[in-house]
Amino acid sequence: MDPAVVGRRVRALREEQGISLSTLARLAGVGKATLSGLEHGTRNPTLETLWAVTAQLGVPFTALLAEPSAEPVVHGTAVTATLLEVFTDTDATYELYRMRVAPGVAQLSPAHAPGVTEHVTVFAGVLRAGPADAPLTAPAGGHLRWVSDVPHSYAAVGDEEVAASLLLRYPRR
Amino acid sequence: MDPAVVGRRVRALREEQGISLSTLARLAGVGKATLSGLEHGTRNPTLETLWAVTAQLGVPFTALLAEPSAEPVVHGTAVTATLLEVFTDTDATYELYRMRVAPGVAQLSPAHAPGVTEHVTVFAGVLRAGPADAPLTAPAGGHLRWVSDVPHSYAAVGDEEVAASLLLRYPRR
DNA sequence: CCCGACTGTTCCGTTTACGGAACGGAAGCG
DNA sequence: CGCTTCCGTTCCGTAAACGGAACAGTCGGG
Repeated sequence: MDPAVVGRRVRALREEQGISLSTLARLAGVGKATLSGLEHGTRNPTLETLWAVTAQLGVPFTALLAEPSAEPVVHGTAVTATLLEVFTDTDATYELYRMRVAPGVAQLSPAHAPGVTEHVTVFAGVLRAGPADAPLTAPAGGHLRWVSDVPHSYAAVGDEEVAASLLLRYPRR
Repeated sequence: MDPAVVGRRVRALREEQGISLSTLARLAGVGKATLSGLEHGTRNPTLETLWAVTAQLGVPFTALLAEPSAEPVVHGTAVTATLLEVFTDTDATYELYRMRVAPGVAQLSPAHAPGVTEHVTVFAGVLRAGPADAPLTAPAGGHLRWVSDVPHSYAAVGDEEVAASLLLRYPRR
């Protein structure tokens, strides 16, 4: 973790809200020098300082840190997915994603390792996904499941963006 | 944010791994005095210090912070659920939970509003859940769906704790 | 019993993050 | 053009977080 990364994010968040460094420092109860140094990455801020600043920005603290869950981890032509949680168990490892599929284009993903399965629950829109040679279709509220050790595709049916949760199951080898 | 909370969590994580304060301090490259004060909440740790310790513990940093959404929002006799995300759409509102069901006891939930459906994807263990008079069963990797406008139950089959993702769909009235 | 190896806490000198004040620069207004 | 009022950065004395060493307490072995 680079303190400069945190600093850039604080500055970005502050400017997003259209608030000046001086006023943010005053509202958060920290010195302007502290905030300036923090944003430049020239200081090594204290937990108390970070807390005061993030609280004033209305950000849940994790937004400052290079958190995997807020950044898209998969970003293809049609699919954008963000990792919500990883769960490891005696038999398998699970990755839970929040997924969005843009309309109009289809996306093809290469095969995963043998035994890997995918489970999708559709929030909104209509999703057509699964093995590339035999995709399945699910409307909002529906659920799809397939073994993803073959190339598989994702596509939105119609012109509405699809929102869904995607669970990837990696069996323990 | 209370520094004492962070301290307690670090201590808990360290003891979970069966590692001593001295060795963790050495591995993380921080002084024992620093780590001791951090765990007691008598210090106001630096970002650099927190980073070194969490990296050595293999924890994604956010695990230290009492993030509101990381706290269980449902906590019954058998079920503990934490809200991961809320998604509002033109037709319905969705709530995505991470759920754990303790073995040995069953939990009965009252009926939701008409039209509300629940979707469960089981990560680990075997789950028996659904309408109280006709529950369904799913093993790890399985998926359940039912209309939850009647009383419904959750129970772990066997003596293994169940981990699952729960999607609640509230149709727009 | 004594000793060595370990635990976690406390002491202490050095380093540094802190906030207040002073600073140069950029607008807005008479 | 002055004058005011912001902006963000830099200077600086103080408070405190830092790591190393010394400390008491607890095991386990000879």
